[in-house]
Amino acid sequence: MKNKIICIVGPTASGKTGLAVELAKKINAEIISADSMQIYRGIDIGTAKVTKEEMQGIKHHMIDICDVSDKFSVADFKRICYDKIDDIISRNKNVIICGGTGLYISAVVDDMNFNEENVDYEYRDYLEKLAKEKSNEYVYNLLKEVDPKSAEVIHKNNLKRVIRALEIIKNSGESKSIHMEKEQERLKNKNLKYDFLIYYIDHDREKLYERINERVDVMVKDGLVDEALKIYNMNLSNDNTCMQAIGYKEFFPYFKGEDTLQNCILKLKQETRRYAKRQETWFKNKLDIIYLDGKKKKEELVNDIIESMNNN
RNA sequence: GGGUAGGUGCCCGAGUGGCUAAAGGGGGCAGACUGUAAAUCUGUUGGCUUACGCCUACGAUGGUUCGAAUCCAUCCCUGCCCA
Repeated sequence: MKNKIICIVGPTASGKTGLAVELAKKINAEIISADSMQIYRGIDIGTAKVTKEEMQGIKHHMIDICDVSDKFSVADFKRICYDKIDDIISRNKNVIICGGTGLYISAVVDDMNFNEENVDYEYRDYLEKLAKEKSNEYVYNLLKEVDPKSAEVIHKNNLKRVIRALEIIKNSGESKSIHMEKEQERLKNKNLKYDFLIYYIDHDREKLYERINERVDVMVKDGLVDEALKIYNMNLSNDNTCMQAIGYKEFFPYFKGEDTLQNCILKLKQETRRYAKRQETWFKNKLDIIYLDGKKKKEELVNDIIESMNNN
């Protein structure tokens, strides 16, 4: 019988962290974070990273494993994550994967196939410059020539994806569309090492937005602005991952004297709400999830999960 | 009190007689997603209807006109300037 691995997912501020810890205590588990930003050291408040106290002695993995200037990607995540899972299981403990980064969850749960030859940051830079000099459409047309099938599915304005598709075909000789077809095929008869049970914490939209707004206020009280200022003063270039994190760049206009703190906080709340919506779309449409009623207390949800684990 | 610029859809804002349910932007809503994913991108956005279409809408009222957000009159409101 395969080991069951619990995944706790949901939009930001839905209560994943607390629930995971509560469950871990009950089922003797360790937690693997599936969060693209909590990977980085130095961005804590804004990423709502678990604190020592919140961990309550439960071992957490995949947190603070990179410097803010390090490059990290889904492929890295998936690889390390599987190592961690194997390790934890070998020690006869349960695994809980907890996080809000949809792609990371999918990578693990679908055992996505990444292959090293596929990346070429130089070529990426080159194409980016090309797009700037000529136009997005120009680069898109390059893709149309070498991989028309992918071009059909990728919007011409989505430069990142257009470039990625070009990168794949240049470095592996195989088009992205073919790669994806193979993946689809593989997914159909996938035989995974583990059984993943994905629990989604569901809240009414209105309620969730309320929680988000409140949490941002708490973050600010806890010193978010100082943390953001630290990042601001590092003068990192925009292609550093933490520059994308919600909760930092939103304060830059304030630091530059271009906007009030009040407005920046409003903006931060808004960006967080939008992000939550995107997460919701991913989880509901891409994953086979089991709904958890966000209105219930943690303790009740823990029981719900344990009960459903035994039925699955 | 006098002068002047204006009042447009959830918000900002373009529009000076028919091609206007009204450019553009913001916001909202929905969606896509296999190597920076808290990123990136797309669609949609007055109401009713399956649709043809109908209704409501450019401060208010009345008028000119085959036809008005656009022209005229009066009124109300806002900004600025002079007293």
